[in-house]
Amino acid sequence: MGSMLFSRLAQASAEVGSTRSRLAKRRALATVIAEAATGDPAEFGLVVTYLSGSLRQRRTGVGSATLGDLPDPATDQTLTVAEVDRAFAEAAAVSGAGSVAARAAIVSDLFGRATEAEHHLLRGLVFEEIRQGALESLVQDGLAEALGLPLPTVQRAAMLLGSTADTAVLARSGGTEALQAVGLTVGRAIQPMLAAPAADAAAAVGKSGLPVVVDAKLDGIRVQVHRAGQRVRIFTRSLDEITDRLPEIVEAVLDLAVSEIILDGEVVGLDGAGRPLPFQVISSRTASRTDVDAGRLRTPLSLFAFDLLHLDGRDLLDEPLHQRARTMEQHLPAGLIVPRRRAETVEEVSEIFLDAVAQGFEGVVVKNLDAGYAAGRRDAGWIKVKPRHTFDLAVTAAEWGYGRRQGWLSNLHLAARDQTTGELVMLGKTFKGLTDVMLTWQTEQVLAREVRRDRSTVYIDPPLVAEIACDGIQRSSRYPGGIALRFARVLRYREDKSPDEIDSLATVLALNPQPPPVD
DNA sequence: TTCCGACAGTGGGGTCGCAAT
DNA sequence: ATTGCGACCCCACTATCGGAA
Repeated sequence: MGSMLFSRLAQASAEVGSTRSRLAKRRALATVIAEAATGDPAEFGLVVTYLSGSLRQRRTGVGSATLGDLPDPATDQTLTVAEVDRAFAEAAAVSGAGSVAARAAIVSDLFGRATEAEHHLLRGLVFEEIRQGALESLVQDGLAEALGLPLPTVQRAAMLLGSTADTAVLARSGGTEALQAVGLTVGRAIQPMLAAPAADAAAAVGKSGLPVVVDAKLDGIRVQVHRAGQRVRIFTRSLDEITDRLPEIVEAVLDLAVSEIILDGEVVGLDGAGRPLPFQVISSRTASRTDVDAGRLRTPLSLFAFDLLHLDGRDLLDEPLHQRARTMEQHLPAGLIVPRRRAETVEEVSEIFLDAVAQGFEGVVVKNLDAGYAAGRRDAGWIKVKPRHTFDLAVTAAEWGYGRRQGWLSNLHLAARDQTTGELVMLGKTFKGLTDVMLTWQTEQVLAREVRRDRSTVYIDPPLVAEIACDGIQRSSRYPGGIALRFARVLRYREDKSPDEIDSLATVLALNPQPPPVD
């Protein structure tokens, strides 16, 4: 059982990236996974992790600065997969004074032993940007093919284990039977179900079908809460554990008259009047690992559950939502459940949406009552609908894109006009909403208006005018106006409008929403 | 000694192109 | 025609280290 050379992975990754055919990608992935399956068992999980575009370590302390000054690539292929993992494990382990230099030495040694192709993959793994056109989902396809397993079995096991690599290791040792035996375990996070977007209530219902429940969409942090006896664990959307940062949620769940439970929900903070706090405040709390007690006093957070996955020995994953919802209502106080209404028609959904927005909620999530919990997939079972705000803004500069946008000016600088001074005030950037045709057009237009440039950016005068959509505004220390657009995207260019006709800073500021009361 | 900038790593996210179905 | 996936990058925030004040 030999070690797998890291160069084999680099070659496989390049092969996967060289074709657009998903079937060919799957084939290439399956081939290398099958090879790895005959090798060192300890390396097998690593191979799958790396093919999925990630390192095993969640934090390594290695980033762009650490990769700034690297030795020339090696010519010999000697590096093994296990050695790469060892290097990043060492880098992750160092801390305290001198750690920057120590990490740099480890990284320098690693890259000094890697060939040019391996450099490419190593960088990709560090930045989680391997750009081979395949990530975890395609790797699951490849894994199923390599080991002759049914794909749905692989997908479900990966969802329940919260890990494709763990699934691979289990599949290798125990085959289909072992994967089928994987169940929900209280205390082990599963991939959360995600919502697909829709433009409005009608579009949402078109995807979800009827009848539905319509949940208020709370603008906080998604959590999965597990309780086994007196032990509670809280996980984020990416399955990071944040239990220690949310003692008040732990207590609330311990107060429930149950012994085992898994809840899915959103954590938000409420002000004195019961209105949700701004996302930035909630985010600050959940990101803080120090001074949790002080933070808790200043900004107490609350759980609003919207799904029940397990209760006292009973898995509810595959039961329809109406069943999960009813069971949840029976065991949770109303104050712990997300604001939710049932709807039978599109008109009702539309009404609830407008209502939610009027109350200041972020929007709604429309959920098919018969759907199971489709974890780890962006399933049509849940559809989110949010209001869209639009402004006509100035495009004052554009940054060169990379990857498939190489050669195009892609990321746009956006500005509104200060109504008192007449100056343009930058409010953020966006690269979203651009078709290839628009990218081509804007690259020509920006270059034709160029007044200066630096390494990444071309600045223009006069500015272009574009209609921009966003979800709202947020406080910003980065931009001179003190605000930044949230989730900005381009709808279209306004060749019919001159830069004098763009929206004012005051107009954008008027968006500032009143948070809704929650009960 | 304290302060502050740079870096790394979290959280939140929308829309496009394309292959496969 | 529809669907799923990956790519494209944004914003704010906290924690940490190392050098400046």
